[in-house]
Amino acid sequence: MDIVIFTIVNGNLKVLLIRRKGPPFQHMWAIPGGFIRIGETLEEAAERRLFEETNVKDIYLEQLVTFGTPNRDPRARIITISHYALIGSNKDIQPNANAEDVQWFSVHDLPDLAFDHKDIVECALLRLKERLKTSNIAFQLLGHKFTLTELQRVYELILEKTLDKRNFRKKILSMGILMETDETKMEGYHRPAQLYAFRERGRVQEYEV
Amino acid sequence: MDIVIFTIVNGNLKVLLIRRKGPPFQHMWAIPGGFIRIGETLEEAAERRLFEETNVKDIYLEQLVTFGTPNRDPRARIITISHYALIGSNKDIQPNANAEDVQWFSVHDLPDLAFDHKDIVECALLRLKERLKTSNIAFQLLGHKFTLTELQRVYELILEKTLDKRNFRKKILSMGILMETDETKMEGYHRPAQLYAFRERGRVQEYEV
DNA sequence: ACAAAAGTGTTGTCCGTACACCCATGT
DNA sequence: ACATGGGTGTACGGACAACACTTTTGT
Repeated sequence: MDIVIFTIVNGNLKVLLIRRKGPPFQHMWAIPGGFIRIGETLEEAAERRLFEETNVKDIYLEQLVTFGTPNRDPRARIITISHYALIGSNKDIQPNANAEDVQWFSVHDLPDLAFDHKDIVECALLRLKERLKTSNIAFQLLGHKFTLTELQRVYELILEKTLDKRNFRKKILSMGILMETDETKMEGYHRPAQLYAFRERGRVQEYEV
Repeated sequence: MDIVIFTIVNGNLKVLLIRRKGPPFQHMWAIPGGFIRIGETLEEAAERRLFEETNVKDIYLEQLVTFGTPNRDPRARIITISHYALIGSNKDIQPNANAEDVQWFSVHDLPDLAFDHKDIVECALLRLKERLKTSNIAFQLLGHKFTLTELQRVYELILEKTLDKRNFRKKILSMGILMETDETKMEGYHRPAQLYAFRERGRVQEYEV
């Protein structure tokens, strides 16, 4: 099982990579993964691995695709069930291991990856784009309170295009899942931004049928 | 690996089921499946199994989801990569085995299924509905030539709702992937229907991004 | 006063939906 | 002539896209 872990740092969409200590693909970067234990569901295995690597729990996690080309691992026939996870910017992520071996990389500026992990990351990005259209999943990348501009940046980062501010706000507010808080956020020498929060904390909803 | 095989028979959406000969779930119905061989890709394994069961090749096949709850198989920890396949009504399907043990069932009138196969079939149906909106996948369930009414029935069967004839035709024809043939199809005592065919034979296309 | 991002409405276009009648055929 | 499904066009409404100026703040 492998996981593509996304988060947003400094306005960039990042993926967590681990440098491999041993062969095959020694010293190359790879997404976190591992074997599923006998008593675990697939989801539990992914959650466990996610926690080991980032120390966070209760994160949005979704199964992606299963990759199983016979020679994807030179050692043996290994089939991997890929997942992706979204970590909100409110979470304090402290990679457990040595900082040299675990790092966040901008998703559009990745190093060469071990195995077929490049394909897995691309697949995760594609899924993320799809989900953005039919769910409110993007909110999972933010904290409990956020400005509408921050939310818009998340959409723009994932879709890789700029959006119109007025249209974006109209659409998001018309979904009726946000409420204004009485707080504002001051950043730089300009008008402070209104902070918003979920009406229902953190529920992921699908739209359309 | 397991496969949900769909086809349309007598205007009903059908799924191929096999009656289990041995335990566990002896005598219950199950979707076709089997173990992936060492040299095979996941897709090849599914294609092989599909051919063994139905004698057809070059069929639309897509990976679905991987199920791996620890106790889904009482014998051992077995993880299954589920797939679904669409068989066109032009294909002559001759189940290889004894007809008593391999049968088509209407998808909305299934018997109790072994393992978690009910979930897998539901998952396949859901995926089919999604794909119907964003691709021309439905055409895979028809032959090379078909009437627009036949195509509409496919959509209606999968979406479980009736569609407006005029709107449906407008939409399908505006996709520009069909062409009229010079043949018509006579069925019953009424005006014959125009037969259509693909411009590009059988390509599955995705729409939107 | 100015720089910088926050915030706010209107208009046109396109797509999906609703809806009713004539056509070609075999009996 | 009639029963049956094949085939066709128009009008409305909602969603999305394009577009520019005022507001609030710190310097």
